[in-house]
Amino acid sequence: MRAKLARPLPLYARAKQALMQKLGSGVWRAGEKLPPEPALAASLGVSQGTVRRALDDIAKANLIVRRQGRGTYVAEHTQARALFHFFHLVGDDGRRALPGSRVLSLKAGPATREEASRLGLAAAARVVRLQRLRLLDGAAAIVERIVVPAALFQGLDVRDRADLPNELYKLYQDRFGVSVARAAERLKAVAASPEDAAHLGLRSGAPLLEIDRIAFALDGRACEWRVSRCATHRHHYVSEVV
Amino acid sequence: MRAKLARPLPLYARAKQALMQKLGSGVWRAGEKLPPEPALAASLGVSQGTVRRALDDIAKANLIVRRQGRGTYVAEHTQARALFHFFHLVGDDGRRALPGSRVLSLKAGPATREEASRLGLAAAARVVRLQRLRLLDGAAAIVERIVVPAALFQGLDVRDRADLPNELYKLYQDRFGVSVARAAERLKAVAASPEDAAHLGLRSGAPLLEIDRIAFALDGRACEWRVSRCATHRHHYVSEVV
DNA sequence: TAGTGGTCTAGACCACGCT
DNA sequence: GCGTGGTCTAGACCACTAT
Repeated sequence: MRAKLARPLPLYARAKQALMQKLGSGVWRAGEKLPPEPALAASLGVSQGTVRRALDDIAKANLIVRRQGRGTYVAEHTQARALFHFFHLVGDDGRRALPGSRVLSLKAGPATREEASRLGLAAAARVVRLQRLRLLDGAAAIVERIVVPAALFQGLDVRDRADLPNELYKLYQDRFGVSVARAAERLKAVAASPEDAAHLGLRSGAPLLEIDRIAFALDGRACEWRVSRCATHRHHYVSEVV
Repeated sequence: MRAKLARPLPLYARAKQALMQKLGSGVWRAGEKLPPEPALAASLGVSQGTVRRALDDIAKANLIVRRQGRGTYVAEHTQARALFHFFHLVGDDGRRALPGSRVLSLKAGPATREEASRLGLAAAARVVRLQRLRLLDGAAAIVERIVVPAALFQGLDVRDRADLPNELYKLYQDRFGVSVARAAERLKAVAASPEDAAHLGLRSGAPLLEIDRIAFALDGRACEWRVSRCATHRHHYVSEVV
């Protein structure tokens, strides 16, 4: 019996891959303008309609922004994007507010087995670990534990703690050239540990929403593991189902 | 100063609305084949490319299924759809399993103020309430409280409890002509009430993941309010972030 | 072989933003 | 006015399904 032949990807899919490759390799940087559609079409050897389909795909993933009359731009990790795409906690009254941050600890070390596994690293790889306390409406609400590969973020561990911005993804993009493209989250309800409880002003054992997130860069590699334990008395996590 | 003129919707958006209207009004029923693209284009007075764009939009929302060589079909609430689109709890080992169900109570009554508000009903409207216990891998794992407008589901409250299928959305679609098109979920961590704890075999106060869902029918009206309290020792809720 | 959706092209015209 | 992306059309060809 003959094996089924793998059909080649359609042109628009290959055009998309080529454009994604350029985005990931830094040919076009965050905020920069891409060439107009006819130029892209010519350089890729396809029609404008085909390159348009590829661009529409990429725009749907929020990696580029298209504006009629102006052009196509590489998406930036702005506050608005963080708020609406990467931060899903909303006040029970419907208000959204980006939390403030207070760094608790920041240092590098060898990856544990679990960290290496979750980030897709070699066993001996080094990682940088960050712990933060985050405030919603002025009150401590989230304890956050963040682990990133040291190789991608050279020098992150020696930054002054007060120097770390609230929105890390903008820092990753601007200072280290790592653009977070998407993330996968797993949620559980857990009991607050004594340390969680102390940070959040709750009793030990109080229910917390644990958000376990792996963030992926443009090239598809995992670039951050983040576990956030959230007090959800006055806030909730929103999710759309289709 | 002159008011800004509202621009008309593009043709493909109006075509989409017309097609959605036909889907919602039951002109085409679940599982049935739609007319071929050229026929739809002619009946809507647009080109095939335009009707195609509308159909692609609708297919992306999982309301129709397009199959090359066969045609376009109205989506059904199959087990696979329930599992991958409307049930986000996954075993920590990655396995997905649809939970079994045991009905605890089923009866009709006037809506509370909160129920009327969440479902968009008049204050005096009647609702049907259902409580279920759901099993994951054979163990009680979810306590579920469901409220639906009685007007949409005539006679649901007099069904035999054992007659209620595990997958309610298929029942809604097949017996009542109500197709759930999308849903909005809010998640919180809560402490198990004594009743929750008794049903789930946990201690009172144990952390539970509360999923509060409003489901919307094809016409956009709320058709179900469901609150699920889940034990997440061996399972987690998955969410994709872009 | 006929019918269907999927891909790809070429080109016209429109709406928007800038200068 | 010019350059840009957005809409819409017409038509060619391909791939899959059923008969």
